[in-house]
Amino acid sequence: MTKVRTRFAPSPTGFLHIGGLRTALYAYALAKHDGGDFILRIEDTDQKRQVEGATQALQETLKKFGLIWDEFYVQSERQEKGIYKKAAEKLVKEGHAFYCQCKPKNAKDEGFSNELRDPCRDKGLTSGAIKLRVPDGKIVSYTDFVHKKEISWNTDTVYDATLLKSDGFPTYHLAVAVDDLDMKVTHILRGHDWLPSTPIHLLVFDYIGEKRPEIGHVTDILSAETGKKLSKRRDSVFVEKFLEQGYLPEALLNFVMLLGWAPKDNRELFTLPEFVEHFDINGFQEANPRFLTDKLDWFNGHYIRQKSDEELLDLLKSFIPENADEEKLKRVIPLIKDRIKKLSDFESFAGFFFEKETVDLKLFGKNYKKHLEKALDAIEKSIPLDQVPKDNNFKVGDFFMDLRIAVTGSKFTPPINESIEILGKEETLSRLRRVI
RNA sequence: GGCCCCAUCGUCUAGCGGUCUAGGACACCAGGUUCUCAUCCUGGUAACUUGGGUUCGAGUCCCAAUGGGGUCACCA
Repeated sequence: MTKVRTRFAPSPTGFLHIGGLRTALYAYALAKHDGGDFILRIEDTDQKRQVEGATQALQETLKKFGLIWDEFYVQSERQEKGIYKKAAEKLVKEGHAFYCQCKPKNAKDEGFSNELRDPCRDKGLTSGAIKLRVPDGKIVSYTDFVHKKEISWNTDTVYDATLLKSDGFPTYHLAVAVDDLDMKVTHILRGHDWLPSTPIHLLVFDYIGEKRPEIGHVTDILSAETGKKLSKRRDSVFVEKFLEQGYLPEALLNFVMLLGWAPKDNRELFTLPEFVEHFDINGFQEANPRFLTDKLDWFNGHYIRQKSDEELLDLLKSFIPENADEEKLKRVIPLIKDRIKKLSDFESFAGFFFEKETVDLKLFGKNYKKHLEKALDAIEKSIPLDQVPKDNNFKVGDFFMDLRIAVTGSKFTPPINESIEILGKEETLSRLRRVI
């Protein structure tokens, strides 16, 4: 039994897509579950789409999730060695490809034709781009390990795809086959959007190597709003953005994991090592899921509550005022831990500890002045608040609510007694006096 | 339009011919704990797209229709 080797092969065009994170996670687990290798390969063969620093950012993000690769490759570096060109030329020599000097087609162009067979295929040219000579009337098929079934095409529906561009760079179709063979990848796991071009890859694999890798296509993630594939323009899809909002990597990972995969026992909570341990290749989902973040919020709250106060203090660093007193923070954290769903919620629940919030008088009940005076008096004399004198229509709940509003400016806050204790007597008194 | 994939509660899903009057989780609703909000605990509403087969028996197998998605570049 050969060792399982998988790869994640993004193109460095920007931030990490949420679907990319999921594909990387599955590829990682697929390899690691069997003690295999996980490869990171940067697919930067389109020079026009390069984004400065994207590769490094991608690596940083992957590391935050614990998706550590065993090997690292960059296609443009491999291209410089001429390996793709050599492969393409070999295909021409063997009659499986041909040179073409047509003007590149573009689906958006005027007069675009869907002609499958290229006019240059029998011209015998000796330079230009190199295209695949797709055979007529053949059936190509493979067994998809996500769908667990054979999928096939008649080559009469497959077009003569470009393998090597006129700038000498390979297209994805060539590079993927050359690299996966070279790197001895055993399982290709990629998005469902690649399924339609699979027959091209199947042909190339068969022409340049003896044995092709297993291939599986994970579902596309659909937008909750539109029901269509997630769009970078409309939907929030970038992992880095979620991190900025205060989602924890373990929550994001756990959420995304269950969008396209499920265990037999329907367990929901998995850390990365647990997922690797329980991973089962038969657990892949075949129907496209919708990206609703309700459950992500729940996971995030769960993982926040799993953290120790010390860990939370550290995580909260980028969500709190710069000059915040650390001792005070340490006392506040246990009070908000059960209340926040995202780290960024800290501000709305605990902001009042660090600055005086303005108070909207409309929030108060009708007896608020009386309530606040009682509170003021009790605090000045250091009498516990639940022992304030209660006259006729005194309602404990109303009393505490008015006090809460006066001190915090909000109706939804941590317990008021503890909060006052942290704020201190003087600060609390001054907050009460300003609204009486 | 051609080609391809898919179809169980609002959402993520379990189910791989009888144990399904279909289970879990999130969300939602109700109740309990409680000075608010939350956490936590109880309970509840809610789904097999339709039509044909196969079979003693179908959510589970087959076919079709319908619906949804993807893709048709010298982009990945």
